Amino acid sequence: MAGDIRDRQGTARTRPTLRTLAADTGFAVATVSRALAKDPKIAESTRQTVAEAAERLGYVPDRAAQRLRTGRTKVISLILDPHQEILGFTNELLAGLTGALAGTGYHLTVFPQVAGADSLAPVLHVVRNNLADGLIFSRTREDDSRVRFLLDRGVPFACHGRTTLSTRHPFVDFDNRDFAYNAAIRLADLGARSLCIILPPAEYTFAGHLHAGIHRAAEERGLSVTIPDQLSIDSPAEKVRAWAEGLTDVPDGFIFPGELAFLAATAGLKPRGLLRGRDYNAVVKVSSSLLGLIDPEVDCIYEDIQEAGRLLGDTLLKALAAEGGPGPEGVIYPPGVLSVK
Amino acid sequence: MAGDIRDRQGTARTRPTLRTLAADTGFAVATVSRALAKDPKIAESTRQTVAEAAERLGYVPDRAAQRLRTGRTKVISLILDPHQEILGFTNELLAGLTGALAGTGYHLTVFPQVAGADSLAPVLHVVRNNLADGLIFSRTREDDSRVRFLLDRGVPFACHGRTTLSTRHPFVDFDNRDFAYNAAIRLADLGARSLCIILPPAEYTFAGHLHAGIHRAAEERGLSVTIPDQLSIDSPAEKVRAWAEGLTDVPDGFIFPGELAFLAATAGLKPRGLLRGRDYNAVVKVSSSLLGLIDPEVDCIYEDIQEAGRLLGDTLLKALAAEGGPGPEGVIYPPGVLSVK
DNA sequence: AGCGATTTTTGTAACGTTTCATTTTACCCC
DNA sequence: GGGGTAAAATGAAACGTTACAAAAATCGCT
Repeated sequence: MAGDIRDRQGTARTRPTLRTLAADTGFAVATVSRALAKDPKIAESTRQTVAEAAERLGYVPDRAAQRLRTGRTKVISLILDPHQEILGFTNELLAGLTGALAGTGYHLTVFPQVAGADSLAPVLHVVRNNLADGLIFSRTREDDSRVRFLLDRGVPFACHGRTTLSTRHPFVDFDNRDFAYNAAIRLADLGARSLCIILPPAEYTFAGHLHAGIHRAAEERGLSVTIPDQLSIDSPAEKVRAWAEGLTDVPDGFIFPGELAFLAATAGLKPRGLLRGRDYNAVVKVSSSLLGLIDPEVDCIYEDIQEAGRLLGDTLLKALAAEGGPGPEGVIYPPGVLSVK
Repeated sequence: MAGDIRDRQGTARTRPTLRTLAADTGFAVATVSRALAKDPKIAESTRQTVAEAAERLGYVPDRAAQRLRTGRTKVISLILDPHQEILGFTNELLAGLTGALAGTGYHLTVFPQVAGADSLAPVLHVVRNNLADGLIFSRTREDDSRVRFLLDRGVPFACHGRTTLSTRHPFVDFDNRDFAYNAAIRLADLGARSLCIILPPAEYTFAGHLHAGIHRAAEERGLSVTIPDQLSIDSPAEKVRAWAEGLTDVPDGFIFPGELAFLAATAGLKPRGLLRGRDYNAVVKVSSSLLGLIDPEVDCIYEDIQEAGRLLGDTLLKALAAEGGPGPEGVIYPPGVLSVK
């Protein structure tokens, strides 16, 4: 019913295949196939004839047949973490990714990372069932079981964030060290002496990068740094707010690697009469123009998630093209300019 | 290498196929196939033997082969609008969708709706290339060309939002009329006399629903309603803010069908010394716990996007199962309870 | 005209599955 | 024991594509 394609008159018409083109042009199926693949061993004139016929008859190759024959799925699979420390993260990432993939013939399928479950599970599923030619995932850990597994199996991938594994592999990462360093310097310039930063959970590699950045600046400028334990950017907003409410020895410089952490902390500090700009300063890593609406004065550094998506797509495509040869370099992208929309 | 196939020797292990199972169990390939499909015409004992062998050898069916043979892709394709009037919309929708699809054997692929382009284009692409068994899309219009096209072709789909077409079709929609009505009543109870609502662009069906809801309440309570033209919830935040800044005869009751509109308007009103709770009241449709952080006092009504995703998935699955028979009813879901996370 | 060397084209065999039409086996009852 | 029937299992043919080996056509040159 659904796949029944009929033309205007209502006569049942089946979609054209290579056989249709072969009949139409008089060439053999094999010739048509190779002509469409732009095989240089096929005469230029033939290629043109075939291309014209394909166009005229509205031929589109059957992915299932190609996939069965070649073993290549022409699919890239994105493992999506429902956990969102960043507002609009998924949307932006997808926009970048689909942009990078447009016109390449690769499709994007999405697999969820179930909340509490093993992060390896969806990767395992995709690989074991041969559901994609390459994978993309985020929230990379220092010693990431997914990276290990995929390297071991020789399956192409690109991850968002770095590992500390010695084997080289494709990744795309925001320069969090640079962010933290510059944020701290800016706070120091504003007169801050004691800094505070909320970090991601320690197992994520970028926790270390943020840590390194802020300490580098602290050393240079002779600042103190406190890092609340029991608290991370993944903590529920309520917990962050409670922490801010109960905070003694309030620091005069905060670094928030995310809008939500900033908002939650502010929600805790404000009722105590503590005001940004007077009692403390803050630098926030943002990935949207949201804060500009709420508090236009707040110091922001922009992480372009859409760019991350684009880079992930490009990097994975390169890895897929490498085919045994040396894969692409990892990419570290710097803070960008926030384009207000 | 990932796709290392060396079946001649028998030494290099390739992934098991039906043939492997047939050889292992002693049954014919056809029998194994039907046993795995739980065909009751196959003896119970045989089914067990085959199932055991499949389990033991780690057999997983080849999707490409199934798809080629049956014509069914076992794929659902989501047309994703990069436009995000709602924060976290994509993430929530995907969470709901993947949840509904989990365990059904259906995969989810994502196709972008390029910003300015014809909204029919991606749908056309999916259908013409037979890339999915069913489609899901949002931002449904009163007279939606996608709905028309898919109905005409008999391709299963579920859309987020209703049309005004007479033909019955599957959809999932938030009860925006109910939202607007209750929001207006609540404002009236707080003493508001003149209401103002920012609507979506007129071509979207839910613009009419919001309109109907607020006017119903206005009639009951004898309130005035103004609707800014030249302005919609899709307008850039900057434009909304400018509008709020220049607003004369400031209404005493606002209805915002989205967090961003509220924040942008507030950003325009606050500098004028106009305060919510004193000079005006507001009811906001939210789909996250964001506002609770920024302004815990603000009156919110919750639209659960994840629930929408779940319902869209379920509805489409029903439509796919209907197979010629009458498809599922449309679903209108009410405002929900915001679970703070 | 004939021979070898290219250049083009082609037949055929898969890839792994499902399904139709048959064949084989098991069972029942006189 | 045999005829008939229901149950169970099977062989073969697709689905649309690519790739291999081999055939056919074309060409240059003696």
